[in-house]
Amino acid sequence: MKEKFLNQTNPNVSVDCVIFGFDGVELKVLLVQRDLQDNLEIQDDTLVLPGDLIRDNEDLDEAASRVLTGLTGIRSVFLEQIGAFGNPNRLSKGKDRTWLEAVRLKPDARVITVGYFALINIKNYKIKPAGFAKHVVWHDYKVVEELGFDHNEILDAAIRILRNKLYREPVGFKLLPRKFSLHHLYCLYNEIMDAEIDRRNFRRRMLKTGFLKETDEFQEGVPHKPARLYTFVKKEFENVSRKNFKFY
Amino acid sequence: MKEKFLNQTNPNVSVDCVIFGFDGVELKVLLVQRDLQDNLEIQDDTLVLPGDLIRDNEDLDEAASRVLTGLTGIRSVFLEQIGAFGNPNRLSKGKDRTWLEAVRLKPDARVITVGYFALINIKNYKIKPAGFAKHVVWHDYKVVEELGFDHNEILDAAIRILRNKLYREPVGFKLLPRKFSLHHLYCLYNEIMDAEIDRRNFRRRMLKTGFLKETDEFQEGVPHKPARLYTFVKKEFENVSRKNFKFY
DNA sequence: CCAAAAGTGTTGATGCTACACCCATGA
DNA sequence: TCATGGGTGTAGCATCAACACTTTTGG
Repeated sequence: MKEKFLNQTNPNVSVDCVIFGFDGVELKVLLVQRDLQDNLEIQDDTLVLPGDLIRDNEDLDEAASRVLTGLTGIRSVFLEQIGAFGNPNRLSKGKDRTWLEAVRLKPDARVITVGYFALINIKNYKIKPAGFAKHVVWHDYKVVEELGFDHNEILDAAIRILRNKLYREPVGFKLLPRKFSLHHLYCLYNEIMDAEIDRRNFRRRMLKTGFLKETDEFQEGVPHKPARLYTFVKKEFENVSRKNFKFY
Repeated sequence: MKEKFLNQTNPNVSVDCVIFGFDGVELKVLLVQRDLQDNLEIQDDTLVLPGDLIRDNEDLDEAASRVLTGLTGIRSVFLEQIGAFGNPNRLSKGKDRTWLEAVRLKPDARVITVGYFALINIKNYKIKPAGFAKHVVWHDYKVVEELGFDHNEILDAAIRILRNKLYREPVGFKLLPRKFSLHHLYCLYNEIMDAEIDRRNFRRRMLKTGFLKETDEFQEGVPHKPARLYTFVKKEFENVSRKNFKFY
């Protein structure tokens, strides 16, 4: 069952998505276990980032969107390019070659991949395993081991960019439900950065940004004083670099 | 005279380099005027970024290096990826198509390009116009008009990244001679950022970083007190993001 | 009443801005 | 001696880190 749309597919360029989620405690990455389709006699439980070759009529961003939507059903989401990865040997590990030969029309073609990273609210979306990847897992970021191809490298680049972004731009909200407590946000920062931030200073600084609007709602069913819930509101954000803004 | 090495060249992936220089007053970009080689009857004075299709055995970084070296003779230099540009219509402007048909083996192939940006010391190197580009110009960044393909977009991305880098990392030095005065560095920052920085505070902050080592040399032949020259020394630079370092 | 987390204030240290002034050199 | 830029110092303000304490809920 090789690729349909063969004439519409560019054999030399692919996209791969690092999709981050946060379950309240741990940072998660969406990984797929690639399968060998027809060749059921071969075992391959290698985990990889979701990705695909691009089609001739689509932009890179669109290709990444397509992969993401196919996997999760999500349409509009925070999705940003990481960069291109083009090591000539990036497909030459043994297991990777086996897989390529089983699945690709031109298994020997050199492929440059463009990495993307996405931030999604893990609770809102149910993963729907689609097409080429039967098994989809939210995997704890901290215990990711060896992935297929050069995907560890892509993941490393993604986390670096995520930390930087979290530090300077209001993006953490994308990983949370629409309404969230400051404690929730605080946990997220503490988990993703590996810093121990002062709880009280964090709260003050966040509120000062003007990006948070308080709602009239509170936590429910907690065995302590329920926290107020906030929403994120976009505010003018001119000259990040000029103002040297920071978020923790 | 179409491409040699046809079987070694990947028709779908190219690199393009934004090469910055600083002449003491203005920020410059290295542009090439593409020519039509055999088709001398057609006029085309469009300026483009230097670039080329990648070869099958080379990494993206290597391809960018090759372009840079071919043009300037420089080997080791600050060269960093900007990202991939893959709009399906990026090659479809009229003049661009004419050029592609004259020069490329597969003029209709879709090409994704990977942008790079380089910082070089403009004075140390003489441009040697090589092969495919007869005319090479140091062009004032501020007055760049419409370039070929999507190269304005790539240039925009590059300047954005340059400003950010300059703000947070010690890279300005790469644009200057090995020994330079603080005034020289100050002019560079003032020009590239569009800020009016306080001269005295700038000096203090720069010196405090520990990246500058004073030499025993001074400016010569200036009609005022000659300034001391400094060199850049690498120092440990751990946790930029943690320390919220800034350079002006 | 207790545990557990929400939420508010304060203080001292640091760093930065916005200045004014003197110095050395060539013409 | 003048013009030009080099080089140093400082006072006040803003910001941030490191703290302790009170409040509100469920059990």
